[in-house]
Amino acid sequence: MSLNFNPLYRQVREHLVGRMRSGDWNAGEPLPAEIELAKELGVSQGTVRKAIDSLVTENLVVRRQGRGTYVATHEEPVAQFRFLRMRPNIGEPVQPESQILSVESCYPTEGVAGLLGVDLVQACLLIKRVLSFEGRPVVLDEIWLPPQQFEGLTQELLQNYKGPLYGLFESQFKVRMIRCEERLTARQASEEQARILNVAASTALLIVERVSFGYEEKPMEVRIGSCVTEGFHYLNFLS
Amino acid sequence: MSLNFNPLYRQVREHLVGRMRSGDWNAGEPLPAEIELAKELGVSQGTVRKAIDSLVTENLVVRRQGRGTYVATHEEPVAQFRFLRMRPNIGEPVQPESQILSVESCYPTEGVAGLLGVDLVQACLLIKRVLSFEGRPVVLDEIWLPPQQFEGLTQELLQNYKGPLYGLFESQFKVRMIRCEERLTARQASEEQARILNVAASTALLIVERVSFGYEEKPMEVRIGSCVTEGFHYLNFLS
DNA sequence: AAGTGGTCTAGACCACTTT
DNA sequence: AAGTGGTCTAGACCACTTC
Repeated sequence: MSLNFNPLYRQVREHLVGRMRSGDWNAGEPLPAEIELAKELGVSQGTVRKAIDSLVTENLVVRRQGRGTYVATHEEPVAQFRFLRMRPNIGEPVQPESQILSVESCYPTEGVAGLLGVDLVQACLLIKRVLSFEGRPVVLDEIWLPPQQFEGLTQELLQNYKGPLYGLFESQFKVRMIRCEERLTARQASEEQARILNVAASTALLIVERVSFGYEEKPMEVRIGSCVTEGFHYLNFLS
Repeated sequence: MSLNFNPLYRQVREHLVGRMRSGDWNAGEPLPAEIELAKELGVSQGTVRKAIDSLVTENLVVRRQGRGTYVATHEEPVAQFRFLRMRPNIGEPVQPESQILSVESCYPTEGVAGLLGVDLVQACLLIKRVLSFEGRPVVLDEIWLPPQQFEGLTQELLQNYKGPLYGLFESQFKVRMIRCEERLTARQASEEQARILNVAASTALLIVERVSFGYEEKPMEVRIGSCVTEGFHYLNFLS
């Protein structure tokens, strides 16, 4: 009969996730040693290992042999391209430069409100920016954020921060992005988009609509990217 | 000093992959029980389990509790949407109908030859088809195949086969696709594409360039899909 | 009842990093 | 040398499927 049989290692996993959520261990900080956790929780080291294994495959933590297990962060080099999939057609992946166009408080469109799970009458933060690869504008982003979690976010803060936005979110606002859903379509550039991206008005753009999640099931960001795909592409691996 | 230290479980893994490649166990067939394999290879069951774990995460095999471990196949329902990412904007994922437009022997373009790793002077198989979702044409595919592995592939065979192409490839030609690299761009529809897909001539299309691999490192297929994204999108999960 | 994968334990030893 | 994660073993028992 036994429904809801929950294996020990999964309970341990949930326990560890809870402590990361609650701030016991922040991004970049080490977890206690496996043997310590095992003693503390009254289980074997193997069970703790299996729990941590699953956290590793979900990119919640990183193992470093001989040193320890650390809460994953978007700042470390290996994570730089985790959510950034635009690549030049030839040559190595390159880090883009970000130019913030505007930061405003703004009522969401119906579509955005639905995706973000907020009311239409609740103003959201709207960031507009351009990502440039080697001086060439490639991505025009509209980034919508729920205002509660991101109080104090200013244009200066954004413009002065180097590195991926999610690094800023996790260090300044305790919002760690874990996973995203992206919907990709193609659409002709509007006149404004064409001007900003420096392409002809009718150019076909790749539209990337992203909804991002933290530890919770509630969306924490909606991002609409309009991408030039002359000389660049969106790279995806299937398995 | 010990470089190239290769753990036992990885050796076991390679052994198992080799036996799948060589046809010892074909798609859909069961592997010997873990305990059997352990005895046979002179290792513990735990080591076999760890090897099989990695095969499971790579979708090479499927575990079924109480029954056994089976070589994964593209025929099983769970695999239907593994490599097919186009979804209707509203409602559930749907299986497309495939209409074969042509099957010809054809010299590859420079780009395709490079991706497939074949000579420009070697004729390849070129399949053109349309995928329709609920009667509406959405994807126009150009599928390039190296001719050696696909002798005997005809339009009749393709048209009569229901289900994903990769199911046919694995059952008829012993070619199992394991992983793909996709490069996505946006481009205006050509007149011919617009006619076939029943859209206006200047419509922006989502272009999906896919290179597929089997057990070997050699590409086994190049596929160029031109997708209508009015009412449909390409779905991707990042983590 | 028998056979399969799934969980859990305890302990040994190895590889790597830091002190 | 001490501490960490990484590998490997042997054995017990549980959950699920088939006979």
